[in-house]
Amino acid sequence: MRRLSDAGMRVFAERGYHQSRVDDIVRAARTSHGTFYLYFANKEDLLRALAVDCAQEMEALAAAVEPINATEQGFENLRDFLGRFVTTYRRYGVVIRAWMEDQVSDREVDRLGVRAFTHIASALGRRMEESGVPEDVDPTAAVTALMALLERFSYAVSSRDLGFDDDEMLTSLTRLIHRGFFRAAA
Amino acid sequence: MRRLSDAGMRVFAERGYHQSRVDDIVRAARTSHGTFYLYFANKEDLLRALAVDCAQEMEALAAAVEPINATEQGFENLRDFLGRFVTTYRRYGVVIRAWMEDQVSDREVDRLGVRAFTHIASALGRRMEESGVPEDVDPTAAVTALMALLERFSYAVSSRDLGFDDDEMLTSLTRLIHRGFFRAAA
Amino acid sequence: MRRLSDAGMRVFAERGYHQSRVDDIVRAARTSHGTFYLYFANKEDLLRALAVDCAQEMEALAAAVEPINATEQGFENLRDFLGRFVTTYRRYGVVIRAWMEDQVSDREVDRLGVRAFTHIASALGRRMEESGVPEDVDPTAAVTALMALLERFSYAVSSRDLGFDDDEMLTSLTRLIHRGFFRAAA
Amino acid sequence: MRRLSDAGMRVFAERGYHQSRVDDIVRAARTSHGTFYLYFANKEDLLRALAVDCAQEMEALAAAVEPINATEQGFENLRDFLGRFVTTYRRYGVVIRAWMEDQVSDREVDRLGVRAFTHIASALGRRMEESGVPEDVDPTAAVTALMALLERFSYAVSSRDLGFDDDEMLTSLTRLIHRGFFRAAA
DNA sequence: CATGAATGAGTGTTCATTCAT
DNA sequence: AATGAATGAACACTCATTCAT
Repeated sequence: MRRLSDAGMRVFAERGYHQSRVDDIVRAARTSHGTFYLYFANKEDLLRALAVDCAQEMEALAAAVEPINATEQGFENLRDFLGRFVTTYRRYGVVIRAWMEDQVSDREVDRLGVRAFTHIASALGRRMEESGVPEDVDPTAAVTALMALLERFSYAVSSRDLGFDDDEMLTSLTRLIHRGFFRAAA
Repeated sequence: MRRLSDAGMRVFAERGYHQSRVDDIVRAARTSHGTFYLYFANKEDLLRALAVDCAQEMEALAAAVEPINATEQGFENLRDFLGRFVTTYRRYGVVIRAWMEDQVSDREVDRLGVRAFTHIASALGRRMEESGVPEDVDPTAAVTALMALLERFSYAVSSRDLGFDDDEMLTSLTRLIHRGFFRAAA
Repeated sequence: MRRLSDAGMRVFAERGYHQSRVDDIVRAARTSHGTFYLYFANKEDLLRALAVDCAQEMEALAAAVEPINATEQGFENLRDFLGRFVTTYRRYGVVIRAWMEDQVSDREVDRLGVRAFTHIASALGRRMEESGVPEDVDPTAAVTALMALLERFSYAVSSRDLGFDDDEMLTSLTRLIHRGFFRAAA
Repeated sequence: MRRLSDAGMRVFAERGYHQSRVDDIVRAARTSHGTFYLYFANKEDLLRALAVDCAQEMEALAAAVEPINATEQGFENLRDFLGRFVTTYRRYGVVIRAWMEDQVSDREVDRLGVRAFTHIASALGRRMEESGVPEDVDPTAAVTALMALLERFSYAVSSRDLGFDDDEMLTSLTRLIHRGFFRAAA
């Protein structure tokens, strides 16, 4: 079962959810079709299972957001969060994209995605408020923008081989976000 | 042919590229399957045609980016650009997403997308340089982040019914970007 | 479409509904799978279509039942009816059996079968009343028995190669039924 | 093994032979797939085993048919036989139907069915001869009709919830058959 | 004796594409 | 140019059967 969901993640990541054939997954897991349907009701069910895992990690992430203020510590906290977000995204990218664009008819997958992102959005929103958001920016717009930036930037660095690993990029991203969204009041 | 590509855009937008059936498009255009294949080699070819249009508009957009500096005019120029970008995205969203995530095997579609986005990215990058980017931020990271923000925010406001029309959100977005990416040197 | 439903009837008759593969039908009709699904939503839908035809013929049969009394004419009327019933059964046997035993989840097929048989049963019931049923026999039991005899006898003569064609058997059956169910009061 | 064949009978009765999954049977018997194939070569083999039991009971029934003449005792004998037949049918209906319509490729099942029914048919045939069949009815037709009536009527009362238990129906059926098939000479 | 995870051939169904009219 | 009936390769999913434990 683990072999199958791992294979699923790999194959989904490679070809995208809809382009992935059950046969591909089964072959990647070195099992049979029968085994696949022993553990998952259907292809969508596998995505749902992955979505559950992903949502869990995302919500753990949301719960662990430390205060992000103008201090050095605040910067480090943001950096930590961003690093962990990108790492998680690297693993679960396909799932996240599957729920962002609603490629899947299953409402459950959607629900999980919305919930996970809402958790993160509100955690970040709270930190923004604490740090004092500028009054001339609509808070909804700010959170939307931040989430958009987060999600898409993660995609960009995880799909192309931008050398994200050397932390240079993470630091730059942290600076941009820290300045643009959190130190505004400073 | 125009009827077909219009229908294609509508249907793609509604269901996504891969979920769209040639039959849906043909029915939306009130034509026959035969006619479809008279004008397009296959389904992907229609997407390619739409991608050409989209790339054209995007490159026009890139060419028209006015200086974005700390002045009131710079702010207005950015605001103009963002508004036009979101509007274009609203129309061509599916196409753009089809090339961002490479949902399509056709290399041509990819090429068009990369080129269009590169044009915009470099136009913005040049404006950022002019406005004086902070030295502690990697330029590539900054451009990547800005493009990510742009693309995904546009998606967010065009898919959900965030009342983007009242310009409130556009103004907020402009402020965030102006502050975060362009006024850094100020 | 006619070719397909004819082929369907042949194949169903040969192997039974559930044992018939769409592929068998398609091959028998010398067409392709695609064509099958062009005219029928699925395998069950073909059965439903056949059931509609069958029900129609059965109800026509029911409507045409002439008085069955102790006279020579009554005997002839019964004989006519029985002959026509057996003939119809010969053509539609599979369909009828599919609805008698509810081999099919489709409620519509059931409904058609129940309705058709009810029509015949009540037509015959009415004729039995006219001819004066014996008071010591429950009318429901009589009709049930008659329908049972009709249905199963038809099956017996249509499946095995009992030489039913020489009318000998039809005459015998008519005599038995005339005597047992209709001349009781005489 | 007993648990399995009992479960088989129950499941077959509920869903019909072809619609029954080995898994259903195994679950109903609270055993495992492995155990099933320990006792039966395959699904059909279970049906064959049940058919053996059924054929045995049917032949016992055939052997015990008492004279059916115009006397009160003859009537009672017929009534007894019919009651027992219906009871047996109630238990083994699925098996019987499986062999009547040849739903099963196994020739053995067929053979058992034909033999059992032939036994009953000839026992009844002999009784009919004794009671003096009318000369204008073909004996084969008469026996065929009687068997048809028997089989299908039993099915009707065992599947639908016709209140057969109150013996009313059994009495009516007995009267019809006694009159129609056995008292003809009277 | 018993288990149940694993198998894979087989089946229903979809849909992009073709081509005779 | 336009049509739409026909095609068949491709795919998701099922289930009888096996076999290592």
